[in-house]
Amino acid sequence: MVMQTSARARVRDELTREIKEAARRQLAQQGSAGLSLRAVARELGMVSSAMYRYFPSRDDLLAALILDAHDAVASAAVAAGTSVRHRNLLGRWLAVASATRAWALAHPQEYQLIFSSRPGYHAPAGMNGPAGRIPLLVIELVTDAVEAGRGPAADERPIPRAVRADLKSLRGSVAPALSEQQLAATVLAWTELIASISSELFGHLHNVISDYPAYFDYQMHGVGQRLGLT
Amino acid sequence: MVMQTSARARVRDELTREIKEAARRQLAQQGSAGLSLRAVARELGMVSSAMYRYFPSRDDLLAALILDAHDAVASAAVAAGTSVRHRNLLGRWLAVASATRAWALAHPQEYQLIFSSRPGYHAPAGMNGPAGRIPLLVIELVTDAVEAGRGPAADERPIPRAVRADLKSLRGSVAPALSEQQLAATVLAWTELIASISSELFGHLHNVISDYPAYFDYQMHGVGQRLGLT
DNA sequence: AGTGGATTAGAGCACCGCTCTTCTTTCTTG
DNA sequence: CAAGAAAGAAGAGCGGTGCTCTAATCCACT
Repeated sequence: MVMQTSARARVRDELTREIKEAARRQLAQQGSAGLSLRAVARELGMVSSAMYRYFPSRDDLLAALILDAHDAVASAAVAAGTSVRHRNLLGRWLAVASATRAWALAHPQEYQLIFSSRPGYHAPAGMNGPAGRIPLLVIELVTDAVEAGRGPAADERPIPRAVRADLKSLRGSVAPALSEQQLAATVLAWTELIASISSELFGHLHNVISDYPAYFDYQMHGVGQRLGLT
Repeated sequence: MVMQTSARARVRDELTREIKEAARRQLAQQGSAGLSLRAVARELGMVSSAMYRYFPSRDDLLAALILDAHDAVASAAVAAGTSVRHRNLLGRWLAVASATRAWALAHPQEYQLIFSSRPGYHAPAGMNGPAGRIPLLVIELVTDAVEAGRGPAADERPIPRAVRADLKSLRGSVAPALSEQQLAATVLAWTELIASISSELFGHLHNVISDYPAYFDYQMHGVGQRLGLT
């Protein structure tokens, strides 16, 4: 009971890792519909029924991959953000945005799983947890901007009461230094980041935009400017 | 050869319609992964191999459903837009946006198929064709605004050359009355509409926003304002 | 009336997720 | 240290899938 790292446990963890790795490979090649427990088992030289000792069902495997993907994209974004001089707010934002886009282009199937999975309960949403790391990063960025005397341009448009209540509660838990207006702008920026990547990846702008990197950069500059990061 | 509506052809069309209808029902209930030719055949009292006279593969059936879905959501948006007094630009925009959202909430699986389908070649993208009807509608709206002396606020930010070239080509084919800046704002508005709906449907704002209708209305008002439709 | 093309039936192939039962390995405990 | 318990691996099997092939049937036109 005390020995957490028994030989058994270690080889189990290793095998779990290998299964996920092989599954991720299949996912990348054939899409989520083509991910097959049997094929993964075959690739690993084991029999399909043995898989169920590690993941109780195919959906659980997929859920684990989704969790890992959330973590991977967030880590990429965080790393990019910290690689830029802390005072360079716009640079940090652009780095985070570009890293997120680059990860999405490198892992399109996982991106799709993360950002367009239907009701499937296995959604680790909310600001806490892996899915919230990037939005939290953006909030941090805007907070830095506000503390440096910049921040989102004041929006004279009043926020509806219901929305204001939601933002207030969010502010209390995660962004005490921001006003509701500023928080609204921040949430919108996060949405615009995902939207820009998704519209490229899912072809919404096919035959409209051909130079996607330029378009993305243009849009993200605009978002950063509206956030007052300049 | 001359008789286009032979009895054979009529019953064939009717059956094709019934197949799509049953498939759409299954799609709505079980998601695109759960759509099964055999189940559709069972529901229609035919044998599975007979399906292949109507759709050469499951993917082709899905592609047909996608096409129909594009048409359905666009028709809903157009209908909503024309139900508002023509001069009421903001009202028309809000009607189009709300109708699109309402359709998405009523047909989440089809929405997901349309707006987050991965590379699957069966993407009828581009401004012409069913996928372009809503963006075209928005362009029309902004054109009306410009002709009424309103339109998107001037953006002093210069557009990168590559993006400008893309927009110029788009303008030539579809929006001769708009400047590149105005067209860029229009494309962005279209992206924001889809993003708002997607973020709700896919749970990106779970535990952040609780009153989605209010939030959507707030955001779309903002977009309409930036488009100069007020 | 009969012939030819479109349609349907049915069997079959390879694959899938998942379960159950049997066998083997490893860990724990007396 | 040995024996029992727990965990894992193997294999067969169930019902389901997409898709193909062959044989039977229907229907329209000459």
